[in-house]
Amino acid sequence: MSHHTHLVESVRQRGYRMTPQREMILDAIHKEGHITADDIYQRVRAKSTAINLATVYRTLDLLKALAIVTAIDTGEGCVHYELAGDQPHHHLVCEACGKILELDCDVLEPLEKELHSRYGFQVNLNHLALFGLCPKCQEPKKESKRGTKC
Amino acid sequence: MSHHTHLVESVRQRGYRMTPQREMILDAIHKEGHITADDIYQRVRAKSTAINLATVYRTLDLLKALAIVTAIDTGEGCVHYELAGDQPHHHLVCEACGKILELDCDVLEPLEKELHSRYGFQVNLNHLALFGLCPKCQEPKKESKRGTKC
DNA sequence: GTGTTTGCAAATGTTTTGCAGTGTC
DNA sequence: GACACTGCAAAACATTTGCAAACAC
Repeated sequence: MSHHTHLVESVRQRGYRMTPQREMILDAIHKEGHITADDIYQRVRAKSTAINLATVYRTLDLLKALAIVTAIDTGEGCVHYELAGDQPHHHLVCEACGKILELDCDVLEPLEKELHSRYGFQVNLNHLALFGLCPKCQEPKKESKRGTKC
Repeated sequence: MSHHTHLVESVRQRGYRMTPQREMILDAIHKEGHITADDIYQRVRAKSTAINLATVYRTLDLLKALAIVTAIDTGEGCVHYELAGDQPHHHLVCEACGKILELDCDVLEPLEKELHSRYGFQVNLNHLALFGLCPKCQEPKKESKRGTKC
């Protein structure tokens, strides 16, 4: 039994059809945490050939519109997706090793308030990505090369 | 007389050649503040046909490597560039109207320290982009449609 | 004159779209 | 059985690259 039954139901209850593709896509996102469109495609494809990259993108658009998943632009040239149901949190992306750490939203609360009181700006910090160096990569070392972007 | 003479000299002094293209590109960035590659291309093209988009990208790569310009990923699908000579600062990108506000780096200092003490993460906040709603757009209104991406 | 830089055109990688066929409800 | 959804192939974008011609030094 899958652990994302409520997500499947949520899609159906809002009048959209539940297809094997959509279910596999939801499953992949659920299992992976944060994942790119192409990673979803690869993962689903390993189980079934009945999947197409265009379908992945279209499904992600739908799930975004339904607020079931959230898009995270990590600045790598491809977008990561994750379930929006999780409490809002943020990402620390290591520029050297690509590792993604998560941090809790309370860390950013003071900033949120400051931006509003000082600039009147209502910042949307949900699922933010910040860049830098993780503890392991903080010794100076050679440039990280990027082969395939994602 | 151009106001970016020192930038031109900076390129030359480091052993790179100063071409009309490079000068026009520097001029465009200097005048515009933050600008995309294609905007640079359009702007320069208005004055002279002796410019090519590939040249713009190659020049931007060079200027980045020389730390003369900085890339800002605003999450729109295209990268913005600006002079790095300005003191490091950040951007508040309005998700509704696309307007970009600037904010000073001291606003983010407490966060920087917190991320390091709590997670050991050395965050790189230079020229960060944050998203949300500017004061004017904070009344609930219709979705902002995107025609061409940039 | 030499080697850097340019233009052109074609390739790249991610994402989007048109359309005919398929399958969920 | 209707209409939402899929696959396919092609388009759309931003960006990169190979190569021969051009020009800064």
